[in-house]
Amino acid sequence: MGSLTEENYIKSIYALSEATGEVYVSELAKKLDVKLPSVNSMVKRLATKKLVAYAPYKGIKLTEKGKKEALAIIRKHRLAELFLVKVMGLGWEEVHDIAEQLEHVNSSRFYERIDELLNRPKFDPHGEPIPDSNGKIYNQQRTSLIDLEEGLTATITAVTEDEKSFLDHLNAKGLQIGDSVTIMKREMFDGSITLQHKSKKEILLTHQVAERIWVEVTVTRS
Amino acid sequence: MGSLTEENYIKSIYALSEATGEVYVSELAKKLDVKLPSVNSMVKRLATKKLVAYAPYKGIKLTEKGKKEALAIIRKHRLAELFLVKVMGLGWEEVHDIAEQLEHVNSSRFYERIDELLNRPKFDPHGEPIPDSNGKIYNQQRTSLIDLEEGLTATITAVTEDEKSFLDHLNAKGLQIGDSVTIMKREMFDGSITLQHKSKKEILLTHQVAERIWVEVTVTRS
DNA sequence: ATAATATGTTAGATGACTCTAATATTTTAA
DNA sequence: TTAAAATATTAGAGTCATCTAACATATTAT
Repeated sequence: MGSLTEENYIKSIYALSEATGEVYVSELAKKLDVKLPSVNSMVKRLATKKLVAYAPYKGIKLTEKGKKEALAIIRKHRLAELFLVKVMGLGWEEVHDIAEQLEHVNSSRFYERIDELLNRPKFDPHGEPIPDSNGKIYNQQRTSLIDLEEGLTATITAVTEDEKSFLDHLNAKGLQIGDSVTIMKREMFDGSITLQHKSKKEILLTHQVAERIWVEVTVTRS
Repeated sequence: MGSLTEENYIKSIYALSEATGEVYVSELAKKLDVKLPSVNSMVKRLATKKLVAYAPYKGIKLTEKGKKEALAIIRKHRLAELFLVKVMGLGWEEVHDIAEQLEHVNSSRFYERIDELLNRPKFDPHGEPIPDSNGKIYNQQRTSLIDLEEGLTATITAVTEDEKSFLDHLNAKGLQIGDSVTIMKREMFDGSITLQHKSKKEILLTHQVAERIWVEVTVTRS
C-alpha cells in the first residue's frame, strides 16, 4: 500500500481517465490543487512503481495494478458514504468529506463488516456504483436529464459530484435518488427544465443543475 | 490541528505521563519505535508550538494546550472503539488498530454522531473512561486483581493494554468487563490466582495476566 | 510555416520526519 | 569522586511531497 498522497493521485487519475480516457499533467494538477512540477515528479514515481504508464509529454494512464488500487479506494469511499448515511444517519450532502478520510483506513475487517452490514450494496448514496471486492464495477449507461424530451418520465439514478452546495440545492428542491420525474417543459432560451415531481409540485431546474442529474427513462409517453 | 505524526507523539506523551508523571525521550522513542534523535527533534518542534514544555536533558511535559489535544484524540479513539464494538459488531480484541486510524479523522460531525448513537458513553470496551467533549475525564481509582485478598468478590472494570494477544487470552478464559469474580486462592510461589467466575468455572490466571485486570470490590467477605 | 500560446520538464530549494555516527550530559556504582 | 554506564543532543544526510524559476516541447492560429 502506498502513502495517502499516492492514493489520492491514483484515485484522481482514475476519475479523470473515466471522463477523458487519458489524463494530462495539468488536469491532475488542477484537480489535486498542486503545481505542475509536483505532479510531474509524483507521476514519475508512480511510473517506477508500475502504477501508471507514462512517457514525457504524453498522457498518463493507469496500469492494471494502478486501476486495481484505484478501484479498491473507490470501493472504500463509496462503502463509507453509504455507511455514513444508512447506519450513522448522516445526510448525503455531508458524507463526502468524511469518506475522503475513511477511504484511507487500512483494515479489511472494517470494510468487510461495513459491506456485510449494508448487505453487499451495489450503489452509494449518490447513485454511484460500488466496485466489488475484486474491483468489478457495474458500468451504468447514463442519460442526463437535459437529454430527455418533453413528456417523458424517468427515475433519478445518480447525481454527479459530491459537492455539498449542489446536494444542498437538490435537498431544497426535494429531489432524491429513486424519485420519478416527468419532463413538463424544456426552455429553449436558457436550457432550464420544468419537472413534475412525485410530490405533485412542479420543479424548475437550471441547465447547470439538470445536466448533473442522471436518469433512466421509465415511461416513454405520458 | 497538527499532522498525524504530531498527534501520535502527543498521545504517547500523554499516555506515558499518566503512568510516570514526566516522560523521557528514551521512553517515547521506545513507545513510538523511532530513534532518539527523531524524538529529540520532534519534541523541540512541539515545544515551539507550545504543546509541550521541554528543557534539554530534562523530562517532557504536556502544556495545557497539549493536554487538551491529547484528550481530544483519546476521546476519538475510545469513541471509535466502542462504536466498532457496539454498532459494528466487532470484538473488543480487534478494534484497537482500527481505532488508531479512526482517531485521526477530522470531522466533528462524525464524532458527534457516534457520541449520540452510543448515548454519550462514559467507558470504552476495555473499561477506559472516555473524555467528554471538553476533555474532562473520569479518573478511576484502580485496584488490580493481584492486590485482592482471598475470599473477596469484585467486578472487573477495566483491562490494561489493547494488545490483541492479551484480549484473546481473556476471551479464551471467558472473562469480560463487568464480570464478577471471587478470589479463591493466591499462589505464593508464582503469584498466580484462582478465581471463581459467574460461569461457575474456576479460572487460573498468571500474575502477569492478573496484574493487568482492574476491579472494584463488591463483597468484602464470602 | 513560423510566431504565439499552452502545456510539460528540469533544476534547485524547502519542510516534515526519519536515520546513523559522533559527542555531550547525567546517573550509578566501584 | 572519578570511571563506567545510561541517557540525551548535535551534525549531517536521506526520503517524500511540495514549491518557484527557468527551460523545453507541442499545439494553434495567423
